[in-house]
Amino acid sequence: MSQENLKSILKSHQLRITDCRLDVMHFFLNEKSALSQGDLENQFQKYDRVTLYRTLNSFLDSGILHKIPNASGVATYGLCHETCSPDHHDHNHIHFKCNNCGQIECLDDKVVPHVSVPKGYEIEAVNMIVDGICAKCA
Amino acid sequence: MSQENLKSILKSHQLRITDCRLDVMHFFLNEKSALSQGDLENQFQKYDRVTLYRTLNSFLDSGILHKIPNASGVATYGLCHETCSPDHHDHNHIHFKCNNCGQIECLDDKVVPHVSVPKGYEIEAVNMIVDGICAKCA
DNA sequence: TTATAAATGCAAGTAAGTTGCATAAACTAT
DNA sequence: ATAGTTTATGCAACTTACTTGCATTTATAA
Repeated sequence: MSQENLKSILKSHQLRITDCRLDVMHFFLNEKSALSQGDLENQFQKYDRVTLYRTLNSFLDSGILHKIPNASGVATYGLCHETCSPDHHDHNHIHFKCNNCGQIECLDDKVVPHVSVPKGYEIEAVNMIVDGICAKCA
Repeated sequence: MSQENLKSILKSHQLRITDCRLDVMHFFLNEKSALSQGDLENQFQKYDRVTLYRTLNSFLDSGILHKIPNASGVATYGLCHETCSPDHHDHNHIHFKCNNCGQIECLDDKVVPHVSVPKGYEIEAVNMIVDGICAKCA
């Protein structure tokens, strides 16, 4: 994706265009897998930890990224669909975590199956995390 | 559940019977919702943080508890089914997190629907976390 | 180009998770 | 019941992730 495209994404989310934001977004688009703040710190030592932290938060708030639930205790983030907005997130895809390489992927084309909950419960969002072995490691 | 029943659960998992373990197990059985280490620290100030941490870990290792994935970054734990063993966990039920009261419940009678992954991927475990409003808060 | 608003870096703090070690308690086999 | 062995506990200390305040720098809009 061109630098101009990246800038327009930031603009469309009312975010100022800065080097850090462009680099982080570029990294997410290239990696395709979910990333943690630690991953960004390793990749971009020229930026302060706090700047990366706030970059992730601004991307979360504006709907560019979503947080992926996991049991490890380290927050990981993935790119949102274009259909997401700050108010409405649309993440009915499946997250796959490889138990071998540790990578977390968004399986965008796999839709979360319909789920039923007990009477009186209201569903606002559904997250599905599949653990196993990815195609690269199999 | 009687104190004797609690003790037999510990024994069947090759765990020594201690006050802390009995209290923690009793708390889980009563609460029914998922709990974090912090919840235990608040409830049992007479036990050290580390003791509670190790109690949770021994319960995890022996298959009494399972870890529930979530986006908050704080690990939460829920009781396993009786069909779980240290080697084999059987958690095809749904976890429900209420966005109002924050409680995480195991919906034991709701089975996770079948899911398909791309070719070459192997599934080892499936976790489903539903966010919404629980019956109490609706 | 200047004024304004926001992002950055640094320092510092909070909280969760973890390990080592001495002491205390639980279990096993007399 | 008791002595010996194994395991659990409490304390101190450490690592890592996350978070906030503030002064400075940078991006944007008038």
